[in-house]
Amino acid sequence: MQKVAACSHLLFDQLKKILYIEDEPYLARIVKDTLELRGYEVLHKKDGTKIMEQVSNFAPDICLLDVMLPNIDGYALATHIRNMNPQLPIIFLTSKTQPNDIVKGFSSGGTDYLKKPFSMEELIVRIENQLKIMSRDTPALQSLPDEVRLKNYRFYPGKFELHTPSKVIRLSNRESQILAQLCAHTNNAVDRRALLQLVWGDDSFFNSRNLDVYIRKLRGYFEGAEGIEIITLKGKGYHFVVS
Amino acid sequence: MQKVAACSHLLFDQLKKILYIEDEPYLARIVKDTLELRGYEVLHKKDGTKIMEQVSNFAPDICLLDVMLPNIDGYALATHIRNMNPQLPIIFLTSKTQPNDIVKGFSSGGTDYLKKPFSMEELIVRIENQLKIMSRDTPALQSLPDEVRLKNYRFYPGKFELHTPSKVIRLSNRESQILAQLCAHTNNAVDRRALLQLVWGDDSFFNSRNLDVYIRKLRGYFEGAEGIEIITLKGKGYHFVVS
DNA sequence: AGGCAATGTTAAATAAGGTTAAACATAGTA
DNA sequence: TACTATGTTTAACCTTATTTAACATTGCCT
Repeated sequence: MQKVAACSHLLFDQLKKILYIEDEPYLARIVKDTLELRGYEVLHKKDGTKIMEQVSNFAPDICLLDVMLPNIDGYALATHIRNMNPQLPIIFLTSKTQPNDIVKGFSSGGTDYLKKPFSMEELIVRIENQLKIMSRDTPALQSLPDEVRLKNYRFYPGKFELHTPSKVIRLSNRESQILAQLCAHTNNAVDRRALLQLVWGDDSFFNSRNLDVYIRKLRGYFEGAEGIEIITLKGKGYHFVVS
Repeated sequence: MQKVAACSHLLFDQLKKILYIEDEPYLARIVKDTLELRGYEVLHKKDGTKIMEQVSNFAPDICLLDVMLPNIDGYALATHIRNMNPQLPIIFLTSKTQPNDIVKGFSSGGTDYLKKPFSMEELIVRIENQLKIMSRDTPALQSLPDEVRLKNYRFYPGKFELHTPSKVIRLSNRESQILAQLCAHTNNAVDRRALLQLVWGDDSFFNSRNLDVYIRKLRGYFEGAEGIEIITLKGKGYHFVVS
């Protein structure tokens, strides 16, 4: 049986980004760290001031909102966000558990509502669920250009082709996804967990040497390419050097 | 019917249909009556035998599944339903509240998970939320234009014709449906299961290589067409490249 | 320095899909 | 009624992407 990747049908998507509003620092810390470990990029804020700015600049894939916040409450935030973006998933995290609160949560634009205290497993699974639902029919979110120049190689993400000086290599889906990620972070670190999360969806998928196999293949393709190299950052990820 | 006007989900649509599997008769009674009062059509069953038949005959807009059921459990039911219909919302109703149960719920194809005991308000609001999310992205078959330009080919979905530079190919019904789907997602991934679901409905249609045969035919038609290609995304679907 | 976990390297196993051709179904028609 | 033509499904066999597994290597940490 094969695992269904959470978001892999969006071919070349970036790391998923989470905007997280929570005023309780201790809880916020735990949640943020855990999510980052799982390969998400998390922007945490203690309140909802400048939320619109953050939504448009940070461009999150999903928002987590506490309800009881200083100044503006979570419901009002959701309403604003929903006005600006009709698609963006919003999960409320709150200890307000009365039916009426929940109704308010959904009618203000929330797409899920999670009662405190919650387990991180449940939060993660609900985040992934929302992302899966939302990404089901998002058109052309390709974040890479049609052609990526890598020295005298050319990578065409949309066509699954890698052109070397001497030949054209047809890449498989996985190869292409991974290379796309590397390209998106050229001369920068790519987190290993994030890569796994992105390509395989990560559902309790820790022990496989699968990624290594694909890295090997890509390295094979770039063999003999002066100035192109995939460097291992042990315990961290990879560094795609193009110099 | 009485309070129909008050129910926002009834305004523009048919009665929404709910398939509800629950073996505890008292609870089932209350839930069914309340939902019907709210203007839903509810088909209640005490277990999951013949679930596939019910899904295809009753054609529910959403399923509510208890987890602990005689014979087949709710997770297994969800998996079956999900195989048959990749879109249909499934809400679990259960007293199993361990993180692991929840993970299982979502990974078996659930789209929401509600812990017992729950309030009817919460259930209803979650049902409406799922319906709202689902109605946002309906597959775009009918919205195709009369003429689709694919490089120097032309596809006329309404006329079942594919014009190549040299000749006119009359497409069959199936060929046309599949090509239309591909066109609707040009330069994007099309989910294999969604395609099967769309073209063949679903009826216990798991092992057939039928779609492949049609993909072959379409590939044949585009043979020699520079920049038009149907790429396989193994385990996922197809990617229609037009560049 | 040496133990250990993380990653590299291969090869084999598996599952997903490709390719044909023949069987089947159906509607039109001699 | 049988005959054709056409679209669709089934089936057998082939190819390849992806996963798994087994063993080798690297480099960090005490």
